Amino acid sequence: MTADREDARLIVSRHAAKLFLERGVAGTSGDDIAEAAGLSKRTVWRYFRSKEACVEPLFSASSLRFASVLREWPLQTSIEAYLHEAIRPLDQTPQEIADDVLAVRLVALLPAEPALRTAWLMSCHVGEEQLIDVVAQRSRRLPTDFDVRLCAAAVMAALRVVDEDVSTAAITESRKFELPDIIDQMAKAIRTASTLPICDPVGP
Amino acid sequence: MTADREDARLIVSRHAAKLFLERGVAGTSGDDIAEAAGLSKRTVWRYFRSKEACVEPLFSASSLRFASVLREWPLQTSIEAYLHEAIRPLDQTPQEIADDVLAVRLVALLPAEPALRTAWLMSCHVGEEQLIDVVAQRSRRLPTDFDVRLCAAAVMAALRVVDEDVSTAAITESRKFELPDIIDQMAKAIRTASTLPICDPVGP
DNA sequence: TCTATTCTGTCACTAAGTGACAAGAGGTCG
DNA sequence: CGACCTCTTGTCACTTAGTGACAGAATAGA
Repeated sequence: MTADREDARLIVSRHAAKLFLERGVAGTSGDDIAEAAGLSKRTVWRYFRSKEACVEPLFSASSLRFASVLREWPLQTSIEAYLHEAIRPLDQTPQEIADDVLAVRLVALLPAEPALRTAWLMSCHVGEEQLIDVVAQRSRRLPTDFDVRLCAAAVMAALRVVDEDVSTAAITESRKFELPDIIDQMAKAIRTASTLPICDPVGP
Repeated sequence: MTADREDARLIVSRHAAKLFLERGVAGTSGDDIAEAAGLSKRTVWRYFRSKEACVEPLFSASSLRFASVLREWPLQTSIEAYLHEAIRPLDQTPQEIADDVLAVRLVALLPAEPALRTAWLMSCHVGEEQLIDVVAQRSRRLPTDFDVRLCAAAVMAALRVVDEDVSTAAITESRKFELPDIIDQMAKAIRTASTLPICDPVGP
């Protein structure tokens, strides 16, 4: 009851991420990951379909948190106002912060580790699916609507580019970012990329 | 000189695609692909980093052709006018048509074969990189510009959604499409998703 | 508490993927 | 033409990613 399957996957994900960062993807075996996580190799392969997929939960974690924030987005609020109000450093647990740092370092590693990109893109895909519902609600359409899916895809793509941009700048150029600035970037990207009028207050 | 490496990869890709469609991904081994392509297993693994990646060239083929069409897009022409003028059925070789059909069938298979999605997304990623140059030229900015990359990502995401939508409709619902309609959809998607003014005639 | 179910580890196995090396297919220069 | 160079391929042995089958531990529910 304490740790359900998704939690367990995330825990393994953290170990895998650290190993990938330390020794590279090719330099870490499934056994290494299993050992670090205190599991049998067999269980690791039950959790993940491939070695690279071991980091997907970590990648997805922030997307999922972001999506769950957006799910609470009141119809009457603009994206800028809402994000600044809803995302505050104090709300983040140390674990979440550590996960974000790990994810950022992994994203910065993408150019050097092409194998990780599949995991990254798959995580963005699940993020996109989460966004579909948000867009559907704010545009008062169905999640199956073509324009809704297109909007969600465009928005997710924009968020991905921001993520990659910030991550590489932070790691490879050692640039420092303040949370409000990142929120501004995210909000601006969402507003720019959204193809349906979801960013400003909608209806009653 | 006749068949360079990329051509060889594409040829293998066709065999892999057919096998995946016939027997499923899990049901076809690397040996099967190698045998079908008339190559040794070793060469297949020299061409591709994984079994699923064997279909990437096929996925990328249409993106690459589309991108090369867009590369010729004159600055004074709108996206709708140009696409209708530049894409004509008669220009397509039988091989290209067959490749497109294969790609469409594979895309329609994505829900049933999650393993293929990594290959699909990676191909969309290379398509995105191609688009960056097009967007850069039409917006008179550098390919490294953040807004250029964001626009390319949004446009590619839109094209991907169109592709997935058309493919599933064509295969799973047996819907028939006429080329002009698809071009309309593509153009509309590009116009909708583009975050920079690239769709209409731009300066001299 | 007994039981049904779900989860995990062990172990043997298949198949994906790599390293090392030798043989062949051009290409260039004398 | 032959000698040489380079690039690609196949062979084979090998490592490791990933699966199937089963038995034991854990957990939920009555």
